[in-house]
Amino acid sequence: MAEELPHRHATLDEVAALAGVSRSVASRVINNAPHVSRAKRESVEKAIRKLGYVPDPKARALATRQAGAAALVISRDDPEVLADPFFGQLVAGVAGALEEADLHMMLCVAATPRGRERVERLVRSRAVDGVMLAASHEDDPLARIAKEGPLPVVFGGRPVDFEPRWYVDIDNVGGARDATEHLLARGRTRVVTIGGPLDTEVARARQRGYREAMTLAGLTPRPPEIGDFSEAAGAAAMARLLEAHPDLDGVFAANDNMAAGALRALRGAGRSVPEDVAVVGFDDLAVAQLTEPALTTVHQPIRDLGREMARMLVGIVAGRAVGPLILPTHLVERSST
Amino acid sequence: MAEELPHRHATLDEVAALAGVSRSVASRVINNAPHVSRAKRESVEKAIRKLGYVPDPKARALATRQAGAAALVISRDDPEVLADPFFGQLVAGVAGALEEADLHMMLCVAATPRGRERVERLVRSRAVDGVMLAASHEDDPLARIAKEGPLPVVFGGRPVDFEPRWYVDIDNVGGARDATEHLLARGRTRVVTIGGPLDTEVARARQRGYREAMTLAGLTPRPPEIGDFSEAAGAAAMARLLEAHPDLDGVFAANDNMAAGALRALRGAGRSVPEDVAVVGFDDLAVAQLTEPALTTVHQPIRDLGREMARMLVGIVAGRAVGPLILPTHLVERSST
DNA sequence: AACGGATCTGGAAGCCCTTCCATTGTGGCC
DNA sequence: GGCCACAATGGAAGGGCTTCCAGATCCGTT
Repeated sequence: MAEELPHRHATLDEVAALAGVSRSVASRVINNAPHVSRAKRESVEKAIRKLGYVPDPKARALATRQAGAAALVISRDDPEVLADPFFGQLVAGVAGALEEADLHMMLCVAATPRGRERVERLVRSRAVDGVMLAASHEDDPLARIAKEGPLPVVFGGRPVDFEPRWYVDIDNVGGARDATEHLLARGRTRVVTIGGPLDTEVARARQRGYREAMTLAGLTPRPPEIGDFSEAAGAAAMARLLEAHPDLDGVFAANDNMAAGALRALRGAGRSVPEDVAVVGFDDLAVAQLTEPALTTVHQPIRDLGREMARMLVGIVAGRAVGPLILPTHLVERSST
Repeated sequence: MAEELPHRHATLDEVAALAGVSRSVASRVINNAPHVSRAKRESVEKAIRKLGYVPDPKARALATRQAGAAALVISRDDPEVLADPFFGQLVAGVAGALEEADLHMMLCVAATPRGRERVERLVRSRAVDGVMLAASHEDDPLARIAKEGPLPVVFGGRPVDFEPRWYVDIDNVGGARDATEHLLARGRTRVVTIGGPLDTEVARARQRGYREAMTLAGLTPRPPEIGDFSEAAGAAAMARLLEAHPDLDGVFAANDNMAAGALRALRGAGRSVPEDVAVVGFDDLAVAQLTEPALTTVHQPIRDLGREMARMLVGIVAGRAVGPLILPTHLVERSST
């Protein structure tokens, strides 16, 4: 049977008193430190159990100068950002890895100026041992905390305007190359692309991958139509592409949402997928399985991304030398190609 | 131009020294407390700016016995739970409301025994001022912290086995009634339902709503086919229903995923939606807009749920008297009815 | 039996704040 | 001009923990 949850919080002093030792010894027992005789160790452990003692992390943090927590900062202007399943998976990965290291997770949504200000205060107040920064966009004021602050900051995905010391990224170039090559391998030769906003590194990298694959195959990459990663933008971009290149037979969309929009636009234009036009997306979110036909797409290990970000941060805090990490993607073939 | 982020963290003592006042006065300035002359107040404020001082929340928490943070605990065996967009929105709502109150959010995923143990430690260690408990299932060991612990706990959704002192819930009964009545208003009379696992209060409540509506209309509620809220389970349940009630003309599914499965099963069985069979779901997640045809469903204000949970917790911590809250739903008509 | 060494032990200082309280200073009022 | 009330001030005592250090204990050696 579990202990009662005592209403009053026991302190280390009480434990020490009950065990008949000094506070120092009790502290050592708790921290598994040496220089404690077997007898006293057991006596302290007994007292701990009896009192249901749990050390106060605030006091401990104060004394050790270690917060015992890490912040995951979602930096994006849109407060809805968390509804994106991407972040759910990211958070799940981070949570798992932080649990391994027994760190707590402070989740910060820096969507408003007020939110950003709070994050900055959090960081500067040393309430956390490190920061994971996700969805950081161009000119993100929070990127400052990585450049100037003393705290380790791990980026999820590379920012567009500088190369941080620590980051974990998805191999966007490689994934986009694979996607494009897959279309080419299917015999498509007039392959176009729908790109994301070029102020994001993700969009740029996927663009680059498309161009590389085309060039390598001796084909001329066509200029992308740009969308904002939404389904509607994908449909609109597809419509423009159909206009510009009526003979197209393959489309690489920079994400699944836009690919879904493209499928809709193609259907509207009377082109059948994959017979007339093959389509590949990127992300492998749930939507990819719900489109008609189901979407061939590049799977990115989002959970792993979160996990590795957290592990990297833990490594840095522990003083281990770690460097950037790029995670591989793989193509998931469904019915759209 | 913003201040430099100083590498060494200034302390209140340093601020006081620079301002030429005692620590007490400096502290009062920071906390906007009275009994500080205008001159000293300004002098302290200047020193704060100059040093880039940010109070250490750990020390403050220790002195005030207020953690300045609240925990959002997602209690579910499945570590994938966060990938569910439901939780993304919930978290977003919580984050927004906690920001208003200037509390930090500790996000805890209690998926493993280890995770649960950590949550319990967190709570007992007084590292947070209160807890929001979401997705708590039957016999959730964490529910103990609400019953025995001294900390305020706000439930998101009612647990099945007891009535907590504080909770915020969605009006599941009302929503399900509306959904069913909508089907009846559309002239359907042989309306069946796909229910969720009966060890969840959500599933029970939606079941109840269906029965109420049927009974009120003078019809006999039919026993539900049960699924585990997944798309596949929805399809399977739909198949069983078609077998048992070949003449059915309306389906209320207890969530959108199962409704999507039902649509698939109906299509497979050659029934057209909404002509032969009308279908209503529950949740209004993204999937509802992606199905073919788009799903009529009961919208639940998940973000509001999170927001109200956080506000309730803030209220309790502030000593305000607050009670349970039930949030209204509304029907979103699309093409499946 | 005396000694060097390693192993325990507890006192005390410190981490950075808040807050109580006694003290000083100020203005108003009779 | 003296007295009272009240605002302003800083000293000091916490809050709960870690950790340094000096002193006490114990062991095996010679």
